[in-house]
Amino acid sequence: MTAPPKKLLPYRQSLAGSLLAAREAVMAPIRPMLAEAGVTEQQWRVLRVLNDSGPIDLKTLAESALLFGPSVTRILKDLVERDLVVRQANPKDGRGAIVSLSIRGKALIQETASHTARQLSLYTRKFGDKRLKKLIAELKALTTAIQ
Amino acid sequence: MTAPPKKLLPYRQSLAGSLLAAREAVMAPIRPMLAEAGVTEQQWRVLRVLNDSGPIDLKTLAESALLFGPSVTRILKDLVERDLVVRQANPKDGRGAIVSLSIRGKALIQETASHTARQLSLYTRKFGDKRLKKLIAELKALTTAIQ
DNA sequence: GTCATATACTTAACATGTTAAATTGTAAAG
DNA sequence: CTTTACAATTTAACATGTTAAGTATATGAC
Repeated sequence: MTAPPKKLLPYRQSLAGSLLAAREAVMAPIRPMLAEAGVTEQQWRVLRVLNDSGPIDLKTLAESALLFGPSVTRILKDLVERDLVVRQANPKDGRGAIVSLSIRGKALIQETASHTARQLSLYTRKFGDKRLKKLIAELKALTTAIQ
Repeated sequence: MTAPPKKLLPYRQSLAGSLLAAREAVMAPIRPMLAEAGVTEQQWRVLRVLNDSGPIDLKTLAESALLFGPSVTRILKDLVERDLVVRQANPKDGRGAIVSLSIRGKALIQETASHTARQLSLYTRKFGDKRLKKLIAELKALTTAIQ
């Protein structure tokens, strides 16, 4: 005799599946915009976080952008080479570094944000402004609750 | 004179950022369970979809599991080698294949699901059963609305 | 039938993610 | 001071994701 089969939800109705599907749907129209700006999704996340925070150390940056340390290292190498990000020694800690947006990086953010903002306003039109804000609040609440 | 700066939300409060953060929080405790079962997150998605659907062609599988075709090819090669999945020619179409879970694959699903189910019930305890169902419904509604 | 076009993958090439180990510097204890 | 433990990256090695090109088969027009 075997254990009774667990009744798994169909994947797309599961919590993880719903989150992934929603994210894909949201990002699908945005990725081409990022490609046009010459940045990958992860590079965009890094730039966004730098835009939010100002000069910041790499560990905090990695956590905020939901990336691993080695990914941040690689991404920053590229962004610094392209003069989108400025890297300085951390005066408080000889091991670490502080990075921030360059003028060009700020310009890229503003230019690209003007495109993504249009897409976001399309989402609010299709789904409802309040409803979307509520959904985001619930996502945040879930994230906090289960951590 | 420059264009007025767009007011971008902090990344973690953005729609894409909230979705990614929530997904990470949800998956964090589950990934070790999958690792113990010897499957990656993507392999697990494939197995889940096969469990949902029964025998299925690769294109439908890829779409359902939110994976690219080449990823599915590689993942299936591994799962078939490990006897978790059975691959057959598609009788209706000489180009394609049909895959389905093997006995071992079904057993792995059941065994692993019994662990992940425990984690999910923890989530429902922490966040509320109705509230979580509602959130999933809203995610699905968003996905549908913006596609 | 045969040609053109489309479909279902697969292969290959490269970017990125992920984990573990190495490097460099800090900090606290003795 | 020096030793020890720890912290902030970086490097290296490998898995996986992603795009583009290739292969084989199907489908429809003629």
